[in-house]
Amino acid sequence: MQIAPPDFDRMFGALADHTRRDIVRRAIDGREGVAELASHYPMSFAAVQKHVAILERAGLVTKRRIGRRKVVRTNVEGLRVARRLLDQYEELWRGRIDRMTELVATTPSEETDR
Amino acid sequence: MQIAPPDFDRMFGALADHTRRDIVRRAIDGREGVAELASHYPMSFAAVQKHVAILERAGLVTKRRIGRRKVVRTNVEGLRVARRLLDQYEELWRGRIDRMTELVATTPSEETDR
DNA sequence: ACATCATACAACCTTATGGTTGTACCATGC
DNA sequence: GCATGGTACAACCATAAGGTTGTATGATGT
Repeated sequence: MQIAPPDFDRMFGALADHTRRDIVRRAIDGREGVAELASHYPMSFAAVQKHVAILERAGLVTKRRIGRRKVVRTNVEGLRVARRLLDQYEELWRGRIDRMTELVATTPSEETDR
Repeated sequence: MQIAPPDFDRMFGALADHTRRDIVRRAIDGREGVAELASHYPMSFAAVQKHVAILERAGLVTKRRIGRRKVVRTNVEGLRVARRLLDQYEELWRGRIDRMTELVATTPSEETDR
């Protein structure tokens, strides 16, 4: 068995909901169970449980049994995977800027096509 | 008029689609119009145009008229806004780790409750 | 063993999303 | 002025997403 390749559709999809982002934030401390998380939101327990499941499938949180609760903890590595993709876009952008300035630097007046 | 506050639902929602992420990547060079972008994907022009509109409303690309085309360009600042949110989660996580190690450092054996 | 707390999951409803086709709107070149 | 290239948008369709209630499973404390 292998570790799953990052599923960016799921990752960003999971982050595209205010409630889920708030769960990610709260679960950083990794001390609340699903019911405790649910108490913060104006929706049913089942709805919050679904949100947690979505975050879990996206690799953004993990659940661990403690006593009769299941404690939800944010998976920082998952967040980093998402961040790295954004970083890659930024790198591509820098690369383009570099090529542009290089073009400007090598083109002007005499030194064309060195 | 004010600049709009970041709408993370829209931002991450826009990034939660493979085609749109690919458009973001392609539009970094900022040289293709909507029709040219559309030619890369196995779907109708209208579908791609919708994707571009979604990216635009999310603040991830801008459109600029050049001749009869409208050239699509990735808005790097938009990407940075999304990235910063992920960074904030990471900071919160570090803060928690710091508090934990501090707790471990001040608690052990004799020096309890100094 | 049993009542109970915490979680999981199925069935259902409503609205959003991603795709389609068709039509209307602007610039450009002749 | 008019054909055309490029874009925008409306109407529609199928499926996914976010919510609900209800029921089933699992671990704890007495």
